[in-house]
Amino acid sequence: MRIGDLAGESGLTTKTIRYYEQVGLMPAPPRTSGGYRDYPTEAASRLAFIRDAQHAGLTLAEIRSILALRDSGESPCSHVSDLIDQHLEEINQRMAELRKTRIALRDLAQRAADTDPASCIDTDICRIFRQPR
Amino acid sequence: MRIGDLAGESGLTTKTIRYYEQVGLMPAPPRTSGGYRDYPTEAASRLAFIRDAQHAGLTLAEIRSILALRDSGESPCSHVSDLIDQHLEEINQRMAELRKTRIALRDLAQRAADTDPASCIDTDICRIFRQPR
DNA sequence: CTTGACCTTCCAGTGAAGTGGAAGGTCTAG
DNA sequence: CTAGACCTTCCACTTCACTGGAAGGTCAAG
Repeated sequence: MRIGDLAGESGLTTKTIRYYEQVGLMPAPPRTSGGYRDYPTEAASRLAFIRDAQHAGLTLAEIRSILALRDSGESPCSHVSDLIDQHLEEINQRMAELRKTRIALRDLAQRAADTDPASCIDTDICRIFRQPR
Repeated sequence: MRIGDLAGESGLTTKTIRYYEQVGLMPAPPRTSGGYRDYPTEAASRLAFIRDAQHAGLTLAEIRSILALRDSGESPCSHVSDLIDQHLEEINQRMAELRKTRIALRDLAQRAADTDPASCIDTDICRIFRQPR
């Protein structure tokens, strides 16, 4: 299978597939006599795995670590579990931050609605953003 | 006030303050005879404004647009309101995405816990991530 | 007069995940 | 035989908000 076919099948671009090879996510495939990459069918499922794991919020570096483990013959299950737990933790933190920011923004929106534009001029740039501190 | 004093007061580095000048967030201050930047006291409140707005989730580009409006003598109030509303919308979207991802991850964690590691070997890399599709 | 803290400019790099383009090689259909 | 669709490598660029470092200038204290 040539890189264009694999790209079509996986929904990625040929650029991205070569990039994945460059950064160690995909093994270098054999070449045809003309120098073209010649992918085995498993390549598609490896790309699907990368897509799925990425969709679950893992970075390419983490996916690489899972694939490296798997490629060395080890079962990456517990490693995967750890990464998943870690990402859940990160998501919870990120959501808590967003909730805080949202509250701050709603407060600002209220202040903006209540502020007479004329009173803004000549104050410290824009009083809407001033935090009581 | 020299740049180091301003940095100490604002909690930023001198590098960052020069960067803000370079990208148009801070006006170029007058110089001393020796070529040092000599900041007026208002500089500190402008930096505080930048910090607060950034903390509210605005990008430096957006903050620049507010400051440019303000510097031109216009009241940026309605512009600020628009930006705030826009950011609230973005945050809501981002949180919805995170909730989806969190559900997906919890599902994966469950599957990982239920999966016999031995059954992982020789399947399509790691079945935990396979999406039913 | 020298040391050292502070300042100046300019250039380059970070991380994440690719994207764009140039210059050239290969293969298939008409 | 040639057009054009596809492939190759290599290098640079993207966004965002800085950060690091080199080479050199300024200023106050000892």
